[in-house]
Amino acid sequence: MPELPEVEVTRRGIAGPLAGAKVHALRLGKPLRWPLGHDPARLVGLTVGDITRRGKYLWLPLWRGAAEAGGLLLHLGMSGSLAMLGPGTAAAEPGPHDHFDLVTDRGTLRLNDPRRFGAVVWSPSLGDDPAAALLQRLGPEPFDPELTPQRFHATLKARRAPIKAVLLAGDAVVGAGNIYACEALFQAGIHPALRADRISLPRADRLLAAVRQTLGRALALGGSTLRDFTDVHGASGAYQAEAAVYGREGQPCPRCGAAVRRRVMAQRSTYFCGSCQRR
DNA sequence: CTGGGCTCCTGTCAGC
DNA sequence: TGCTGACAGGAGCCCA
Repeated sequence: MPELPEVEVTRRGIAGPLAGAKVHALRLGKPLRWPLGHDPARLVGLTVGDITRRGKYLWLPLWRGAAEAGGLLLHLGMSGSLAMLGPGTAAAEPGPHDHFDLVTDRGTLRLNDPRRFGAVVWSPSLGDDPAAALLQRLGPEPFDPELTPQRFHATLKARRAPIKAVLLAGDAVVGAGNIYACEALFQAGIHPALRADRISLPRADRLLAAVRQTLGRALALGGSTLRDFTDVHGASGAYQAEAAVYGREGQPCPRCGAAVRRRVMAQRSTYFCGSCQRR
């Protein structure tokens, strides 16, 4: 479900309400992707710090007084979403897909994740495992000014896989999942099956700009809601209505009118215009 | 090392 | 109506 825009929308929704919140309890439902790796009781009394994002991961630092005691690394997987409940009203009973509650004096942070590909993992710090090991493999953030077209192009030059697969792998730039990878490739006029190392510097420049434009636009629209993504207040995203190709097999390409095609690449449905997007 | 395929899990929807 | 298969926003892991 959630790609970078959805995760960032989520972060912005919870960061304010949770800043300085004191942990009262932690409740776990069914197992998620990995075990928490810590005794939930040991989190009681800790204070939530400044929530940050890296790729599609969220980091909730937890402080004991003036010292960072560790934190929780969260991933929403394919079907996860976070909601803030209360604190005025008593938090509703967790439903069958509510697998994590962080109960604080400012309300309850609740993770709903039907498919349970998401994760909540304790880590002593961002620099220690398991967080460090998980974040280590991530490429640069899309809006990092140090990610220049030259650097982006150099990463692509080292990869022989199709550009669509390389975007999904996230080592040239993080944040684009299946929707935004399709959309960015369309906007850049690049065929998804083109080998990454065959992309020229000018085209890499255009692709990086397209990734940034696509992610930025989606963020401004509150993300995409295909079936069930909502922000922490339950509001849907609006980007999906602007998608040029994603989910639009058979419909006319907005640029040339040819039918949008769908093809499975890297185990994912890939939507593209066969005449606008060149190899 | 790389690329490609598999896998985790549940829900929904189209088609028969 | 009920069953079956395809498919869904991710990404770590394993193998060739």
